[in-house]
Amino acid sequence: MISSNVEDYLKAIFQLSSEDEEKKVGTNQLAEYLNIKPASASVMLKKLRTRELVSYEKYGRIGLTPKGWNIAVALIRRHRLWETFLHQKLNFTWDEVHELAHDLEHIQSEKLIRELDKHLGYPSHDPHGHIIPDEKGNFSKDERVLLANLAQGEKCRLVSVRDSSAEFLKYVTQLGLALSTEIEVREIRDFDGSLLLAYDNRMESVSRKFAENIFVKIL
Amino acid sequence: MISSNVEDYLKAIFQLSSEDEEKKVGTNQLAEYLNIKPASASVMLKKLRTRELVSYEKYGRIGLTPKGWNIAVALIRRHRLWETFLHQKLNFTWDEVHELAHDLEHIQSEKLIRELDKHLGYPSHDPHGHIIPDEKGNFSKDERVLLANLAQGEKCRLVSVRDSSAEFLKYVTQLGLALSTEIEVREIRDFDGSLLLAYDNRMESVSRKFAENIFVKIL
DNA sequence: TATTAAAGTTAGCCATGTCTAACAAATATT
DNA sequence: AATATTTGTTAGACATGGCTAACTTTAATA
Repeated sequence: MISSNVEDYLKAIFQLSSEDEEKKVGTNQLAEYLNIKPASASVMLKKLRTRELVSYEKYGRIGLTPKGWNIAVALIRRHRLWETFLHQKLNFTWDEVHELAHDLEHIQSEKLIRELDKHLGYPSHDPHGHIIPDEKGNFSKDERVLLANLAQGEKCRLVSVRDSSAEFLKYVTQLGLALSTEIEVREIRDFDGSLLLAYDNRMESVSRKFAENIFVKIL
Repeated sequence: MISSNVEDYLKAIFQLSSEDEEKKVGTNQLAEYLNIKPASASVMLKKLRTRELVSYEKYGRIGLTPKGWNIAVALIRRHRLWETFLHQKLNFTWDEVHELAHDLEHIQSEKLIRELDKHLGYPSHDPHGHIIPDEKGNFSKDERVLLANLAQGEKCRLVSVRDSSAEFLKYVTQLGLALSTEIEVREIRDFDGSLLLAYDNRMESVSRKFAENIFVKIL
């Protein structure tokens, strides 16, 4: 009924609109996110609207209908459970799980996901620190904040990452950072916004862009 | 590169040609197996030949090239490992695993399959008693025989089933039969070829067609 | 062998979803 | 406000893979 292609669109819209709460999600961002051309996205959006999965008017902002929202959240749940499975049971590192989970998440079977959840011991977070929605699509928003938003001197704990790409995660790992690492912001340079971080007996300097992709909990 | 559709074709050809060793695999059987029309199969076969995955001439018998064969066996391996996973780790019954495994088998990742194999403890057979090919595509043909080919009075052990459909497996289960059940053929009726079986302190009569879908090892 | 039946093929159509090129609308900038 | 730039849309083409209808081979049988 719902192709994995359509699922991808819905999930992408979900992700993009939860990233910049206020900002409008446009055809361009969507296209870039899905690695297609804006024209293709435009065509598809019209179809998704007809199917009552997305709500938007020509040239307007793109949003999900409740129907589309449910599908997107179910997808996120599956994605995160598979990531957890790959990490926990099959020895995958956190930078290897994303792409595979992207394929696995399209397999539609209530029972499969329910049993997988059980097999994993009902995990609350995936290997990147993201909350796993429950069967009904509920998931509490944790009060986390971007590392980039901390002030000099503040201490925090790394709770999740915003970018799940292998490139970014490899970099994070290389810096010796992982979920629950405790970090202190020693310095913020006005010049380029870069941050000097102290953690685990080491000091590293990271770019603003880097800090904008790390979620932390202030201690 | 290779769509899951093409994979399905290759696997189907593999299955059909290993079933009736001698008999020619035709467009019709293939189409029926894949739930499509012969015309569609015909068109597809031409494309598969161009890609050097199947070998056949117009109106001739359909076979796999070495390239096609490798893909098919890899698929069988994945399918059977997933079935085993669903059964062993996620509490699926043997009649529930086939369809889901059919979706899962298309996910392409060497590492995924290698780790899954490890996670399952390198199983040799799937829940239906079928041998799981190894990474190189080797798999010994076990000297099993159809229950329908036994003579009156012979004893055997159920080793695998030929039909993996939910309908058939539910029927088998309902009869109290399972892998490794020991069975004696008490009687064969000339009239309709049906068999009277004795096993586990019970006697049941089964049709010839039923017996043609059960593989046993003669004791 | 001639005819009929079964199996296989081709042509032309549809649906999905992508692309490029050309155009339209909405923002920004002067 | 007028123009320029960015953003979004439509039209028309292409690739994949299915379908029906009509036709051709091959196989079966009278």
